[in-house]
Amino acid sequence: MTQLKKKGKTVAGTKALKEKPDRKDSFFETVYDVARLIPRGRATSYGAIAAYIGTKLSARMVGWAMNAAGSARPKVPAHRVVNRNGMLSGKHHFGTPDAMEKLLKKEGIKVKNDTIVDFDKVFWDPAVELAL
DNA sequence: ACTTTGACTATAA
DNA sequence: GTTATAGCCAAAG
Repeated sequence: MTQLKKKGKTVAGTKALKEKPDRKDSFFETVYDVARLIPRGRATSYGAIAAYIGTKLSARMVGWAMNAAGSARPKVPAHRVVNRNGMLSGKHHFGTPDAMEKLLKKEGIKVKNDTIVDFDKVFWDPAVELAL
């Protein structure tokens, strides 16, 4: 750290390169991180994640982030994230509407009528499980 | 820079 | 039980 590696090269005004525009500084990465922490066979709500990251006043942002999750790497288990009612609100955002439901069932989560059965049992709260 | 939207949630009727 | 409305914050158009 002796010097600034920030385009500190010569040439006055050679800012042509703007490095990579997308970095994990985004609030999305935080959401992805929590989403990946969801254990198999469990599910959580947007509000729970939002509360964990501190934006509990905006569970919507979690959904927004998930929207980009489709492009996130590694893949984010968005299928384990549902709304407060346990309803698969985002199933339509998967490649196919059945993908989310199928994944949940495969993990042992019962899904009926696009809603997780015994959601309170499979509910996984990062603020509690992670007990930060 | 402003407007619209969006995979939510809570409260009210 | 559902439907309507408001609050919320951040990103995309």
